[in-house]
Amino acid sequence: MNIRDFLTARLRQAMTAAGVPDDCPPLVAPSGKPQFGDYQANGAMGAAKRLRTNPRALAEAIVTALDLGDAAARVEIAGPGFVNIHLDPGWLGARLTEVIDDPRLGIAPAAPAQTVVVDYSSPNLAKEMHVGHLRSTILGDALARLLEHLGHRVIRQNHVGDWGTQFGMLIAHLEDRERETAAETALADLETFYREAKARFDDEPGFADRARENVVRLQSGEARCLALWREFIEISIRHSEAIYDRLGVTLARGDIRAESAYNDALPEIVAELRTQGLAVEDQGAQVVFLDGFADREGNPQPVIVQKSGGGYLYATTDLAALRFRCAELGADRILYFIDARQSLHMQQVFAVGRRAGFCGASTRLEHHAFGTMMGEDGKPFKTRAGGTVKLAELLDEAVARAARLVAEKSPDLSPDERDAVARKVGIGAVKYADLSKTRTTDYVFSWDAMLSFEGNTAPYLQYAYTRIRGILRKADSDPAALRAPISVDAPQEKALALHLLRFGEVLDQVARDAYPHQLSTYLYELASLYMAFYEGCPVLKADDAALRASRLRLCDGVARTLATGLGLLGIEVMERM
RNA sequence: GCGCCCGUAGCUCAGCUGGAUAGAGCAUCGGCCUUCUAAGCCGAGGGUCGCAGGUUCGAGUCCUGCCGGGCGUGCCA
Repeated sequence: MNIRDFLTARLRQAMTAAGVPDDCPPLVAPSGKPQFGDYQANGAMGAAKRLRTNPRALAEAIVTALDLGDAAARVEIAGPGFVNIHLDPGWLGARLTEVIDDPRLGIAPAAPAQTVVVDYSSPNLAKEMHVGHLRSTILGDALARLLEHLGHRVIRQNHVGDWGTQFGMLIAHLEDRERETAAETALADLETFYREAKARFDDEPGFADRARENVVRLQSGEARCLALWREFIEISIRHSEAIYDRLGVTLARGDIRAESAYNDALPEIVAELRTQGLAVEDQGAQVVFLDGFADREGNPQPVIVQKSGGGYLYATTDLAALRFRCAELGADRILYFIDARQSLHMQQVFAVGRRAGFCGASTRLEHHAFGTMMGEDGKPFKTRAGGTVKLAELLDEAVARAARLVAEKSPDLSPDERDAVARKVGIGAVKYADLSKTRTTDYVFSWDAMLSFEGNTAPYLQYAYTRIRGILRKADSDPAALRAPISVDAPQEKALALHLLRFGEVLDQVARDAYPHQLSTYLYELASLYMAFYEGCPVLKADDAALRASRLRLCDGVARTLATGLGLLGIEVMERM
């Protein structure tokens, strides 16, 4: 149990004893400033208002009834009724010792464990992955790792776009190009290939017709067309797998459940919606009307599940996917990491899915939207030809810049080690730039922001880790084997202890709200506190053996928390840099 | 028109669900490497939290109305 929960429980008891109703929360929070104690409880003031009594007097009554055992050195009342709790250093050290002795750092497996489907990355296979795919991929991967770490059963779903009218065009172009060269060669640069195909589609007589015919052939399962399509898809998937591999994203081949996988289910979905009376024909299309949605003219806003020509839309595919995830995968919770522009679409899919019974009331459906990508000028990032930055190019640049820095700062490392460090630093910086920002804000793409290596960046956290590892290497004693009690007498030690003991609380928060930046903020603060400790508290040169052992264990705890936390964000650490 | 997101230091962003004197990084200026890695540390300057009301002991945070930006709003995904 974390400190906050412990204090909340005890405060709650004391408040009950003081006659405060159960629905008045104790409001326990870490107090930012030492003069206000380590934790503060702000519930007395709200409760006093409810009871129409004097807040300071009520705070007095609560504190009198409060039993914190040996946890608190002293409890003070300040201002209009703040209860400031100064924790006992010995108690704090003992709690920290328990956490550091635990291989899982005090993180108990979730009970009950849930089955959680995480939908993320989901690139369009018609094109190469660009920087716009970064957020979904990285955010989703962090949540998948985190939920798994907390003991949930996580099912990753990469809902790749491999179906639709544009593939008719691509297949026609591939068919022609294959007469000249192997598919691998023709598709070495997917972006160029797409542009060529699009140009022919727009300009070349007859080509657009061939493209449209291909779509029909594909949907009817014609062998030749299907073979070309499979060839294209396979090569495109290998492109994205190469990106995942470089990024250290945990998505595997088996996590792909493409749009085409739901193709056969689409007629059933529409039929089922019609049977239930949810889908009706309107202007030749099959649509579902929902309350609370209005179009431009203020008319009821329908969800179109089948076009007037008979074709299906992505709402239909998403409904099929929703049904599959609930019925077949047994999801208790489904997290979608998709651009905020699709918020309305997701709401509609969720609403139709609920009403149709594709998904039971006990399953939580969560669209974790993120901001749209903007250019450095603050205007929407242009997607015109040549306007996008390929993800592969960004990663190349990140690693190249990191390599130059490593060569300059750490010439003593072996070439192999330098390469490894450059890779971890470069990739880590790119991922951290994304994960350290609030998910919902618009995303400004900037080379400088992405490739910064100082301040609140991944390299700062990685550097803190290597500094600790350097000490632990020289200590020539395994900190885990030391059974020394941890003392938190120095202010830097105490600050570190308080922060380390909040780790589990932060993980729970991120698991609930899907805001990984809360974890990166926590880790940055931890690293900062460690840097201050490092400057002010000698470890190997500590005054006596007990203090040395205590600080070594503290170092070990910080190192493991940093490595675990960064690992959950998908960022690697290293022994030296 | 309606809906969603956003507006905090010159720039990029935090702000723990309403708490005490709004915090970091970058940039600028000034210090700190014969002592565990200077990708670091310490310090300084820099703010009408878009504007105006309201709710209350207390508002960057909640409510209303404006201003400004982004996105979405029936047959692409």
